[in-house]
Amino acid sequence: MKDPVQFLRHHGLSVTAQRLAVLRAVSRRSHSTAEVIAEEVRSEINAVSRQAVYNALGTLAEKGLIRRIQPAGSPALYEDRVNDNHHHLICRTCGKTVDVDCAKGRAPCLTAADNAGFEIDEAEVIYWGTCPKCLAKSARSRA
Amino acid sequence: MKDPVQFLRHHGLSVTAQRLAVLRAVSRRSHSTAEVIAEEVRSEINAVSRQAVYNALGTLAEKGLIRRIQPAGSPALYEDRVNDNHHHLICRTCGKTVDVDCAKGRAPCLTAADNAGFEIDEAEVIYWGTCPKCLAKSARSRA
DNA sequence: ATCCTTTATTTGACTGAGTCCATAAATTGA
DNA sequence: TCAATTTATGGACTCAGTCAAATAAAGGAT
Repeated sequence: MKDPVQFLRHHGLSVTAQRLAVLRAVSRRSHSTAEVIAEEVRSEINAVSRQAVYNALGTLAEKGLIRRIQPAGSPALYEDRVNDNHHHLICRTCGKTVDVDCAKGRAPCLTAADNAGFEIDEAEVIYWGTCPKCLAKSARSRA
Repeated sequence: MKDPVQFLRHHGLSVTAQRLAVLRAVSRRSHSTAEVIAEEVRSEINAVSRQAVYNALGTLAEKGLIRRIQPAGSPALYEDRVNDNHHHLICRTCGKTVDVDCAKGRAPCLTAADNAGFEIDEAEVIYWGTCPKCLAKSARSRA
């Protein structure tokens, strides 16, 4: 099921140039916004509408081929690493986003101390901090 | 330092009717949006501008008197429970948000498997799921 | 290969949440 | 009490994303 064409068919979705290009764009530039992906797609196929990009990102995320993350204060980001319970580390200064594996292995992340009767299906973890580059920069400016 | 007036003074902030009312509104209705808080404030003091509400929420959050959370697909929410490393459980269906204590006690939440050279200052955890009410509703409609 | 139905894409208007900026008002501290 | 500073107001504006109607492309049956 790694072939995107198969994947789309398998989910009853038509195979379109836009969807395939969006998929490739997400793989090429992980953690980028719809806007960036749209540009990337345009450099590959001649043109896409913004709406088509949003549609593609939306349905692909829904079907589980890509993942959408929506960090505070940033437009949504998309990545193709999926189904592996990993988390993100985001720089407060420059927004740089990197993957981190789940600290606790499999999926005990899903465990909350008290679930308040909720049925929990995902634990989203975002680590906020400062990336090495921005750390260096601020050290320099403080000197 | 529990008196908000003292708190504001202590941080070199002027004590204004708007700020105090915003503070009270956040305490009264935890996990509400700027919009809801603005209405709440208006019911107390006669009028506030949207901007004043955003300003107050912003500076109060910055000084650590309130906390801002920004869940995916929702406007920012504010709460007055602060400095206790708790997390949130959000219903995907109705958006209901409840507090959960950190599963691991103190603050080991701050530990990522690999920090990639970042200096981490916060681990934000959001548990996504379905609240009891929405679970019941969907069980009924499936019957 | 062609036609027909379904599914996607385009275009352009529109919304919600939040910010910017210049002016007016309130707060502070001398 | 008065100037200096800090906030608040009002209104325009931006950004990210959605809606909806019309058009075009895919997929299936013939």
